[in-house]
Formats: sequence, structure tokens, C-alpha cells
Amino acid sequence: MTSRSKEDYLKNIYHIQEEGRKVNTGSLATALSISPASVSEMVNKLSKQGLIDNTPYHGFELTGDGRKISLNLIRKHRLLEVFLEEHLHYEWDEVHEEAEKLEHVCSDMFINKLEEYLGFPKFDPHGDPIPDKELNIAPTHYKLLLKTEPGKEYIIAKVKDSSIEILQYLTKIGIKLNTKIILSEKIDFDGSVVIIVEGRKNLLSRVMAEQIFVAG
Amino acid sequence: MTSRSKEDYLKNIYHIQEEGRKVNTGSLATALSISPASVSEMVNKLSKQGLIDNTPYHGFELTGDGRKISLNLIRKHRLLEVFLEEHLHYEWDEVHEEAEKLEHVCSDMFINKLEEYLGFPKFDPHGDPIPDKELNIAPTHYKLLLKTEPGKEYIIAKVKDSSIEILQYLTKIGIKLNTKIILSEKIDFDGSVVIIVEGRKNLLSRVMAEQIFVAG
DNA sequence: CATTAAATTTAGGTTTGCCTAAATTTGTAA
DNA sequence: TTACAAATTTAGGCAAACCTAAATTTAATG
Repeated sequence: MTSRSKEDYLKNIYHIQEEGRKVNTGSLATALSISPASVSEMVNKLSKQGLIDNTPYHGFELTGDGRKISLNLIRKHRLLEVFLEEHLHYEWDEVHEEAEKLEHVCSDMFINKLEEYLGFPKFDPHGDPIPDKELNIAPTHYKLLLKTEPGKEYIIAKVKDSSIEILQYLTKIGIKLNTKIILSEKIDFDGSVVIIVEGRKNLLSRVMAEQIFVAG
Repeated sequence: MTSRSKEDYLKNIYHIQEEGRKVNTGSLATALSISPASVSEMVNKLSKQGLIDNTPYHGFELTGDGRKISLNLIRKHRLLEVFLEEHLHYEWDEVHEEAEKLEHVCSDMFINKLEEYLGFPKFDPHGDPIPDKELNIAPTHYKLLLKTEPGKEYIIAKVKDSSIEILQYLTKIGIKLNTKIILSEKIDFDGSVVIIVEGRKNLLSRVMAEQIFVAG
């Protein structure tokens, strides 16, 4: 059995892995806003269930089975987000929270039927690829805005869905998926960047800019 | 806070009340498939929270607040059922189980938007009325098939959504909502009935017939 | 009206998933 | 290479929601 709680552990392990960071008690505790002691306990249970490979004191990673559960959740999450935005007219910044709850209870049948209903979309409202029924997920080659060269034009390809505030701010200054921007300046001092959107200059703090990826 | 579990208690209390049966530890325990001891405990908690009025050893009933929570869940359940049947092409007998899970996690905003998306339907796929946003629910005047007179024609108005097997069987013999039937015979011996659907005679056991209501 | 059967509640116990505080392990730096 | 700080794990606890078994209350019957 994978409870709501265990599913959250697995999904977060996947996301940390995905970002290329080390998955250990500390990073997972931070991601889940749970004490390291609790994570340590649960990691043991997940390990016994064969969903992760754990090396005590050194970190852990998903097994094939664990990865499947994670990808299935991510598939559900992203398809739900598409439905919420396209059909129920949720805003960009509202979809994540609702999908986060629904993904844990909707059946595989539900999501397969929803996928068909939506016309087999390939990306969610934040630009992330949607795993197909066999859990294949398209690789992306997005570049972190912070790591691009100033003076060039880019197309917004993905914005992380974690922060409502950031999504709202970006909407306000005219940024959504596929928006063209020019990276006008990178300020080394504090890591912030100046971008031009629809001819207007905007300053993005480092924290903001870290959420943004461009096509490439 | 009302947990998934508490919500199930409240909803079931509503349904038992609705059927005109006495709501007590025993009837609720049966409805929830939980031991009477556990129900007794939880009834105390719900009572302390002001969601039910409890008279120890004698039964309990929803307060205004408890009723609101129940009706909101029923609203969610029934609107979800409409979506599942009309848009995702779920079968009659498949909608209940899925809605049962989703109703506990979807937000009020979700359900209000879904209601609009569906065009403000008034009845769910089993013929039950859907409470509106203010939780007003239309009264119905359905008659239990068992309590009607033989030899007359009736229109199927509601079938209880509790049993997949019954819904599948009814579908097989050609019964859905608004189907015209003739009650050909009532067999007092075992309470079963003979009905004519599309010219064909069918025997319905008492257990079956108890799930069926006709317009009136 | 006393007894007893049925229904209900209370008592004590389990699992899940979290917590804090204490102990342990690891790895780095003197 | 030892010592210490940081990370991790273990120990002991708590709340929710369930359980069984025992005690209590209610109500029905002789």
C-alpha cells in the first residue's frame, strides 16, 4: 500500500533526483517540511517495501517500482492541471494546489479517460512534459534563465509551479508560457536579472529568476 | 477540521436521516462498516465539535453546521458523477466509487467551476437532485417501486447508487433513468416483482426492487 | 417489577505518521 | 589521527481512527 504520505515522499524524491541534487534525509525533510527524524523512519519503510534503495547515512534513490509510482503521480498531476486550466478556467497559479490533492485519489482509469478527453496534451500549464500511459516522459532541454547570455532573445518554456506569488507576479508583468523576452542584463552582485517583456524593462530578483527556464 | 473519516460519518448520518430511519450507533456502524465502539467514540468527537446533537444511548442527529457539511459533500459527489458520466464516459455503475474519493479532496472553488462547466445540472446519473451553491436541495416525490400498484406504467426516476451489481443487472435488462416500465405483478411470498421492459418480462428480487424508485 | 437480552459505551490496545531529544555516525580540519 | 560539528538515526511520545472485550444502560418480557 502506498498512502498519501508515502506518495508524497516518492514524488519529492523524484523531483530532487530530477534537479540533479543529492537525495538524502536532509534534502527530503526540507522538501516535505517534515523533521529529518520522521523522514529517516519513513525511508526505512519505503526501503523495506522495495520502493527506494537506501544506504544509511548516505542517501537513497528510487527503485524501478518507486519511479513508476512517482511518474504515475506526476502524470496525474499534470493532466489534472491541464484540465483545470483549459476547461475550468483556473489561473496559472491556482492549478498546482488543487491538482496536488486530486492526484492522490483519482484512479488510473479516471486519468486515462481524462487524458483522452483533453486530447492527449504533451505539456502542463507550467511547461512540464506529461508522461504517457506507459509512463514514458519526454526529455526537455530547457535552460535556466540565470545561465543564459545577456543581450539575446529567449522564449519562456517552463516556470516552476511551487510558488503562487511568483506566478502571479510573472503574470502581472506579462510573462506566460511561450512569451518572448530579451535578457537585457545580469547583475552579478545579487544574481538578479533585467528582462524586456513587450518592450518594458523588468527587474527579476535571483529567487524569481531561478524559477524560470527558456527554450533551448 | 473535518477529516475524510469525519466527513464520511456526517454524510452517512444525513443519508440515514433522509431515509427516515433512526440514526444511532448501530445503524451508523452498519452503514460505515465500522464497529459500534468506534462509532460511539467518533460520535462524541463530532458532538463536541458541534456537528451533531447526541443523546447517549438514544441516538443523534445533524446540527445545522453538520448538515451543511453533509450537503456540500453530496453536492460535490453528485456533480462529480455527472462529469464522470457525461464527459469521461463512465458507466452508470462506475461513477459512484470514483466520486466517493474525489468529493473529499476537491475544493469548493473546483466544484463551483465544474457546476458551471456542466451547465448547472439538476440531477445526478442515478436521479438524485443536486444541491445548489447555497446548499438548497430540491425535494423529490419518488415512490419505491415496491409500494406501487401492479398493472400500471411507471417511469424509472431513481436507482440507488450503492451496488455495482444491481446497476449492471438493470442495465442488462434495459433499465436506465426515465425508462418506461409496467409493473406486471407483485409476488407477496418473497417480495419480488415482475416488470415489463421494452415488452420483455423480467423478475426482480426484493433486494433488487428495493433500490428502484419511480416518478410520482 | 425483576430479569435478561440487546444496544451502547468504556477500557485498553494497534497502526500510521508525525514530533522532540538523545545517541550515533560521518567527514572535515586542526 | 583525533576531535568536533553536522547529518542521521534511534528512542520515546502523541493524536487519529480503528479494533476487541468488558462494563454499563436501556428496554422488553415473563
